[in-house]
Amino acid sequence: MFALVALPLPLSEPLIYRIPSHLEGKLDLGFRVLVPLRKKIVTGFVVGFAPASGVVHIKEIKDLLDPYPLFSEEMLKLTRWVSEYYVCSWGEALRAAVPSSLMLKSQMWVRRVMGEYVVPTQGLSLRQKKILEILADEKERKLSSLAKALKAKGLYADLYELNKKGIIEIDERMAELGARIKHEKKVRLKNFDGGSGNLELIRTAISTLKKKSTAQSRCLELLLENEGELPFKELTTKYRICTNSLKGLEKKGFIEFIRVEKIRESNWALDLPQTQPLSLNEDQEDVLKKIVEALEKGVYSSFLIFGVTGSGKTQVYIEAIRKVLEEGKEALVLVPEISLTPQIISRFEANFGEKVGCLHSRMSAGERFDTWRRIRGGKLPLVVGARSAVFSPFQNLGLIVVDEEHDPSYKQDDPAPRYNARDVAVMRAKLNNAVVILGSATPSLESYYNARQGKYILCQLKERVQKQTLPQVRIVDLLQERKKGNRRFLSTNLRTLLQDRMEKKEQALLFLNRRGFSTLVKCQDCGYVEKCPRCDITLTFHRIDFSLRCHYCNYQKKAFGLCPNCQGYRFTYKGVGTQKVIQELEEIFPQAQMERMDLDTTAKKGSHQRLLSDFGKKKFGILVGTQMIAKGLDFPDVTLVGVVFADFSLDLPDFRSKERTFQLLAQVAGRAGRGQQKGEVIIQTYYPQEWAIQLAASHDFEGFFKKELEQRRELGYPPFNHLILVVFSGRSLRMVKISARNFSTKLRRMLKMGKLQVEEVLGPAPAPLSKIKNLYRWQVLIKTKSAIKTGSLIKKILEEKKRKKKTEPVRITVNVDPMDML
DNA sequence: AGCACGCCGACT
DNA sequence: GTCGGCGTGCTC
Repeated sequence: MFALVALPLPLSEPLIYRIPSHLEGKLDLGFRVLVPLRKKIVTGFVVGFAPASGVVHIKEIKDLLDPYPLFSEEMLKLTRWVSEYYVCSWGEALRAAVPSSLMLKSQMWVRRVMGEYVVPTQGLSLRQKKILEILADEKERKLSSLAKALKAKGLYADLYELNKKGIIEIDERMAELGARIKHEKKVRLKNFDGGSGNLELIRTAISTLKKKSTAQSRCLELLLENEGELPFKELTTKYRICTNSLKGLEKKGFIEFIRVEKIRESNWALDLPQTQPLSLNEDQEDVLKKIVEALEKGVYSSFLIFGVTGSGKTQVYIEAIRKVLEEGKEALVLVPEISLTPQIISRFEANFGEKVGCLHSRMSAGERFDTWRRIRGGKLPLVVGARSAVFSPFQNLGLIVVDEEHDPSYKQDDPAPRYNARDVAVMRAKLNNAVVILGSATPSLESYYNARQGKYILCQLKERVQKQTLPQVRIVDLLQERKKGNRRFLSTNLRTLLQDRMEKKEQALLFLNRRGFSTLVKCQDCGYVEKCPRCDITLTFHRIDFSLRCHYCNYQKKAFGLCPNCQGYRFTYKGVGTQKVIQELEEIFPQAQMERMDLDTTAKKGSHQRLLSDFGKKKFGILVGTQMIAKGLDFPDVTLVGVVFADFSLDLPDFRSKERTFQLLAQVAGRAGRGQQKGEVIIQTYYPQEWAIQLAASHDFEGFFKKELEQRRELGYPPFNHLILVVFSGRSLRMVKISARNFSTKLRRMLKMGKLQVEEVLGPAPAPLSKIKNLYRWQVLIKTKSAIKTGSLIKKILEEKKRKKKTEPVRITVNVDPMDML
C-alpha cells in the first residue's frame, strides 16, 4: 500500500510514498507526515492511498507527526477547493491552513572535527578553506547560515569532500520551529473540589500546621485563594515558599505536583472599562432576527450587512455569536489585519471573556501554535483573526463573520495560495452548513451585486446608532486653487477650517492616500491623466521607449505630446508624501500640535497604540496619516477630516480605482463627527466632477453602485466576469515576451476548441511595474465566467510547458480574482 | 520553492 | 587549466 502525500511545493500532483510496516493501519487521510525529498526531510500531508504505482524508486514515509489527523475531511475538501480555484498545489493550500511552526524541515548541521592546526590545508579549494575559517570560531553551524556567510549556494560538493577527508562532520536534524508544547509545573490541592466539607478539612489542616510551619500553612491558604492551583514557580519566587516546604506538603498528602500544558499568549486587549452591552435598536433587531432564524435552521445561508459607518454592525455580530455559542457551536470573526486592534479584541473579550482567541500577524510562532491547538481541542469557541484565521481548525463551526468584507487585505498575493479569505469563508460556510455574514459600510461591487442577485440576503442598517448625522462634505477644486495662485497642498478652505478647529480645541484628521508609486504622467496645469480608450485604465509611462501604455490590453501611444485636455506641456511624475504635508502645516501653523502616522512612524511595536491613545487624550490636535487612519478610529472630538489629495487612488491603473476611491472617501469621512459636534469633511481633488468623488461626498452608495456597475458591465469587469492575471517575469525581456505570447496563443487556441465561457484574453502587455529588481514583467489578463474551469485549463497549459525540454527562464504566477494589478 | 548538476567565461 | 557564476531540470 502506498500513500499520496501533498507537499508544500508547486508540484502538479501529490508524490507517492511507501507506507512502512510499523505505520500500517495507523495512517489515515489528513495525517501530517515526514517524508524524504531529495536530500532533505520535509513535512507533507496524506491526501490519498494507492494500491500500486508506476514510479520506480519509491521512498518510504519517515514518520508520523501527530497521534490524530491534522485535517478533518471538511478541511481537506476546503483546501482542495482552494488549490483548484486559485491554481496552486494542494500542498500549498494545506500549508496555509496550519501554523508555519508545524511545517517541520530537516536542517543540515556542520561541525569541525579536526583542530585548527591539524588540518592540512594543501589541496583544499579556496572555498573549502573559507568554510573551515568560519567553522574555526564555533563548534557547529547550520548549513543555511554557513551558505549565507559565504554568500554562496551549492556548497554540497565542497562539504562532502571535507567530510570524506574527515575534517568536518555533517548531520541532519529537524529544525526547531517553536512548535513544541510548553509545559509548566503546577501545585494543586489534593482532592480539592471546592465543596464545603472539603474546605473544612483543609482549614483544619492549616490551623494545625500554623503552629509548626507557617510557610506550609500559608501555601495552603494561597492555594485556597486561587481555586486550588498555582504554578510551582510562582509559589517559590513570588511567595518565597521554599521547595522543601512544598515537598513536605506533598509527603503529607495535602498537595500534588502536576505538569500542565502552558499556553503562550501575549495580552493584546486593553483594560478598557467594560462597556454595557448596548441594547439593539429596531434596525439591528430586525437584522439579528433574520440571522437567528437562519442559525436555527442549521443550513448554509449568507448575509450581507450593509450598514453606514457607526450603525452598530459589531453589536449585531456579537448577538449572533452569543446565539451560536449558546447552541454549543463555534464562531469565527475575520477582520482586516489593520483593524485587528486592541480595541476590537477588548470588545469581544468584554462580551465573551475566556472564550475568545485571536490570531494575527504579529504573534510569535509559539503563540500561534498554542492558539491553534486550543481551537483544535475545542477550547476556544470564538476566534477573531485576520486573513489566515479562515483556516482555523474548528470542528463544529456555526457562524463566520467577515467584517469590512470589501477590504483588499483579505486577498493574499504572495506566496501561493493567492486566496481571498472572504470567498474562502463563504465556501467554508457552505461545507459546514453554517451561516456567513459579510459586513461593510461600503460593500464591494461583487458582494452587493451578489446580494442583489439573491445569492446573499441583504440587510441594511441605515442609521447611526446615536442618530448622529453624517458629516457634511465639501469638494475643493485644486485646479481653481492653482489658478488663484495657491501652490500649497492645503487649500485656503482647509486652512481656514483647521484654524477654526485649533481655536475651538477640536481635533482634525488629515488623510493622504499615498500609493501612487506607479509611473503615471499628470498634466501640471490641469491635473489630467490619460486613460486607455478601450479599458478606461490610466496609462502608465514606460521609460524604455517613452511610451504611454495600457497594461491591460497593451494599447500604446507616444508620451510627451501636449495635454489633450488643456494643451499644456508640463507633466509631473511624483506626488505628495506625509512628510511634505507636515512640513507645510508647520510652516503655516507654527504653534499647532500635530503627529504623523504612517508605516515609518509606526514601525516600532506599540507606537501605533501610543499615537492613537495620545490623540484620544487630546495631546495633539492634528493627526496626519495614510490608510492607517482611515479605518475604525472613533474619536468624538474629531470634527474635521481633510483629504489632502483624493486623486492618488483614482489615478491608479486599475479598474477598481473608482471603487477604491469611493470606499476610502466614505470611510475617512466616517471618522468625522462621531460625537456630539457635527463633523465636516474637505476633499481636495483635481477632478471635482468625478462621480466617484461626488457620490462619496453625498454619501450615496446606491448611486455609486448603479453607475459603476453599468461601466463594469460594459467592459466585462467583475462582478460580470472573474479576472485571472498571469504574470511572466524574468531577466530576459525577450524570453518573457515570448513566454507570455506562447501562453496567450495557446490559451486562445484551446478556448476556441472548448466551450468555455471566456469573455476575453487581454495582452500580453507590460505589467504596470514593468521591471522590478531587474526582472521584466509582462502579463496576460483573462476575463471569464468560470474561474475554476479556466483555472484548470491554465494549469494544463503550464504543465505542458514544463514537460517541454526547453523551458524559458521565466517565472509564471497565476492570480485569480486579483484585487489590484500592481 | 529550492537545490544539485552542468556549462561557460575570467582568472591564478 | 581551475574557480565560481548562472541557467536547467527534478522532486515519489
